[in-house]
Amino acid sequence: MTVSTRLAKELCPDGRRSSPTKDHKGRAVVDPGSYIPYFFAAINNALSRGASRLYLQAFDIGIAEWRVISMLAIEPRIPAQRICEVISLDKAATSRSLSRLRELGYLEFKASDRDNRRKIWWLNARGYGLHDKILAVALERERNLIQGVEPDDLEVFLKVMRMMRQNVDRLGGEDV
Amino acid sequence: MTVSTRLAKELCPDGRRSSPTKDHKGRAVVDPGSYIPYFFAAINNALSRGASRLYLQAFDIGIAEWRVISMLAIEPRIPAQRICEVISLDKAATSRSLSRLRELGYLEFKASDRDNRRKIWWLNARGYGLHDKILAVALERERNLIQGVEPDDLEVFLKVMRMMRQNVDRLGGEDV
DNA sequence: CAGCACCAGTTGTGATGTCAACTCATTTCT
DNA sequence: AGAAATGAGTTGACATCACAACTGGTGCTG
Repeated sequence: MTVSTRLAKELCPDGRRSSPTKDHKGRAVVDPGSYIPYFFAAINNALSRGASRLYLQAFDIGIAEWRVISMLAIEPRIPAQRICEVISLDKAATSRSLSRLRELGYLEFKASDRDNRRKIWWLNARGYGLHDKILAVALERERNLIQGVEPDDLEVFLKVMRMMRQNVDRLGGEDV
Repeated sequence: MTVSTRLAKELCPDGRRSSPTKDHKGRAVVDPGSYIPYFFAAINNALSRGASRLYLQAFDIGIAEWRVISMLAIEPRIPAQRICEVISLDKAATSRSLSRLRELGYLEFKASDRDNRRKIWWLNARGYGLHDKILAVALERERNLIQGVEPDDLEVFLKVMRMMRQNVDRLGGEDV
């Protein structure tokens, strides 16, 4: 049993789930076994820590670069803005990743016809080669992550994740 | 409709869910509307971005400090190690957070009886005051996050999150 | 009891993610 | 057309997060 689930049972022996719970003196405290932001932090940090180490070591690129590559494989010939939009990557990070990937010889670009500020980017053959190698590793890592999860539960999980993403997108940075 | 769900429908018009999908030429690519690590990154980054800004501005402490405070409210009189264990905070971050919170006058500590390397920490009255103020904001933020999610779906979601956390803990940094 | 492995916590360094200020191009308004 | 507002992308600065080397204390073992 993990530390967090053990703690959750100590604090919520009746099995009731709610992230605010009570300590032994009746003060409201968070329950780390149910408080959603802590779960996100724990899982996401573990995922990106492992991915970062692996991709840097094996392919000499970081996570942001991988995400840009994966996006350019999905939609070739797009401007930086489109990348930011879809994979929630900051435009500063996108800009630096594109520069670095171009230096490393994985990308081609041309200036947009209609707008000289824009560039249109795509993967060259080397870029697709790298994409395919990393994709195999990334999918294996995803399979490890969902190991032991029922397919039906995973569907529900994804539905909730989509709703949460809508919520954070909607609320923007202001209030969430 | 969000960008990601729109894209997911473009790529998976039959509604089938799987994070590897195919582009128009048959190449395997990730589906950003189903690829779980991207969801984690998008949601977690939005959450911690907002929390960081809010807590720094309103209370002059960072996210790590808040997590340490919340843990000390759950279990008073614990050493740093216990904090790391439960809330998945690096021991370096824990050390710095404890120092900072002590400087700001929210904590008390004493050396452990049995082991001079350890200190035992707890919140003083000021610390509990801060805890209660932040907790109210944090729970409100969590309510915003889960807005629109069915309670049953949320149970399933948490079950899957616990399983995923076990998976990343089990696989450690090596392979995940 | 001396040496050695181990452990708790501290500090330095680098990767990631974000914001804000800036440049330069485009569009809008009058 | 000229001025102002908007937009795309670049760059610098800072907060966060993690690893690893290090310090100093503990405890095991010969």
